[in-house]
Amino acid sequence: MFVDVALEIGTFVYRVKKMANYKEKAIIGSLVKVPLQNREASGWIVGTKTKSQISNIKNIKEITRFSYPEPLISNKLIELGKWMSSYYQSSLGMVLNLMVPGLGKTRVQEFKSLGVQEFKSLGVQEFKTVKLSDKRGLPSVISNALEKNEFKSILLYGLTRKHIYLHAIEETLRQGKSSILLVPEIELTAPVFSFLQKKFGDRVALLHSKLKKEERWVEWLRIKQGITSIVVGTQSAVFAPVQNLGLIIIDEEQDTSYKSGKSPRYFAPVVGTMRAKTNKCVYIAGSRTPSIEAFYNTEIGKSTLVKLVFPKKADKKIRMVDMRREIDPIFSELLQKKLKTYIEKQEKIILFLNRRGWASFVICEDCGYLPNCPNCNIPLTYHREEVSASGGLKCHYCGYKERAPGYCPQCKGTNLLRKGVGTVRVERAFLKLFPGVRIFRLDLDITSRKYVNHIFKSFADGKIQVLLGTQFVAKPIEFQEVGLIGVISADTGLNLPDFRGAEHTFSLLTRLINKGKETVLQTYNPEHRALKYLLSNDYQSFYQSEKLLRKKHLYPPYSHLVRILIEGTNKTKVKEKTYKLLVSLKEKNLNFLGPSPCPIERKKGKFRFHFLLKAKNPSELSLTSIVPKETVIDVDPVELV
DNA sequence: AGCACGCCGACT
DNA sequence: GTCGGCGTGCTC
Repeated sequence: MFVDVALEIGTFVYRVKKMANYKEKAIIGSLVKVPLQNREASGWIVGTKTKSQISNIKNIKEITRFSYPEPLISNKLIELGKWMSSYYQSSLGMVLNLMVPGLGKTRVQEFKSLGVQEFKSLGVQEFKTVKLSDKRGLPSVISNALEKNEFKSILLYGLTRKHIYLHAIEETLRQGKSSILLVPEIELTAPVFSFLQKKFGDRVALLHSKLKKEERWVEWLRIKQGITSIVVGTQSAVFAPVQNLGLIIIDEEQDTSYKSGKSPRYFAPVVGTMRAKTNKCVYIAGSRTPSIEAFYNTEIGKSTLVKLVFPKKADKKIRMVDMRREIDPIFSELLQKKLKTYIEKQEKIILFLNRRGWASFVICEDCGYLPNCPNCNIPLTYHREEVSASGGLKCHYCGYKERAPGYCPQCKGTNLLRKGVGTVRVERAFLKLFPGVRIFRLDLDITSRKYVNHIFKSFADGKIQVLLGTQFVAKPIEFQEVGLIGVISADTGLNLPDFRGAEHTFSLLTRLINKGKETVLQTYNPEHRALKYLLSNDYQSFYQSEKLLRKKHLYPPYSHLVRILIEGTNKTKVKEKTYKLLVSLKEKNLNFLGPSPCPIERKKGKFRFHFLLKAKNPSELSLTSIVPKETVIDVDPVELV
């Protein structure tokens, strides 16, 4: 008998002996060891072959052994894997390795096989009988969808989504099917898990990468054997091997942590949608600030919008401060006043600085003018050493360059600012104004995850009154009783060379504002649509304005971007490679931007160049054949640095 | 991922 | 002449 075996480097044919334990066809999805040249490799049986389908029968080697006594991956997941392999331009073997935990790329260890009996001996309880409530909690679109065996994509847009998820999971369970619920952060899995456990007991499983190897494997097997039918997890739980899948929910659908940082660089909401399609089941994405792509899909009928009623929060005050009229570049008069009040009231304060260290940009302190690339509509990045003595401005998408202006082209002023403010400077300035107040600085570079949780706890307990930080403070984690939110600068996110800068800023600040009673928002760009609509709490208008720009410049959702990254220690070699690639991309007649040095031109001692392709359908690109080895191909990139 | 093959520059 | 660095291609 002959089978296709998907390895990391490609899919090959092997011979398999008739085995007592394996019936024909029942071996698909099995993990096997095979000889490959002079070594041993691990792979997945993904199909069977007849003699007539094989041309070089005498060269075919035999499978060494089966690593696990039964198939680990279902046909449906293999089907999904095949789609991912072509969409993300990655080998099927690599894709399938994602689906089973504990498959490092170096060595695949032997797996402990556990049956239902063993689980019982581990103390796993029999199911409790779950008392189900009626369907009244569910919008009819969702309850109708759950009753049919059809694919349906729903965008749940609004703030209070938790009880809808609960009811949808309940309804799915009532029909004897399984659910998967994804949250963006590992920290969020625990509260969601215990919330569901209260209702569904041992039917709930938890799946994320911080579980101990053994725990994760046991949990995975419990799911696979149908012992649990509700899975809560992060990113990779989208592949949870549930039986009879009925519902996939992805909360905070726009969150970038759903994008995998290593190959295959999949985005869980895209994969989740595809999985729901192959399983003919319901997909629900939830968000207060959906990604532009997700909302667009509701407009073109690819998915159905379910809008939740927004609770009226009359006590949420947001004040925007125009920093062009302020004397102090860090603390405006209003923010100083508010800080004083809240410090005296002994209430908690969050100071937020949307800074990410890498990009230098130029902004006019007088009028807020910010140079933009004429081709790509992203802010230009400042480079001291390039173009002219006063430095140059560069676009990191297409490579466009211009001389850095000596004065502002808009207002003729000379106060061109070349960098944002850092957290250290803010901390110092704060302590000068309010000596002795317990402030803690939390930025990306100094923090491990455990440490962050510790700090959050001190903040919750009141040991720290002021939390100053970057992205961290805006995480979708709930803080209790925060009084004042001070946004030192709302601009930096808008000034990044990233076409999604406005979208991310809108989403992040929306979340941040919701954490406190009152917000002071400082900016040099008070007219920017992301801030204007933030103030009016109007996602949909923001969406409409963003959509127009995306259309004009053919960005997603009007195209798919594919990023090709070339890096190496030798600058000239990297340039040579880049040039070669440029030639072959031109030959192929592809629509691309670049080459351009990446916004982070050197990382870990490596020189980096990139291209951006705009494509209708990434699956049709087959880039692996024209791109040299070691090159990173990132389909639907999120980070473009 | 490894390994062979083949091309080119540097050196006994 | 030969040695070796490394770009390219292949693995059933």
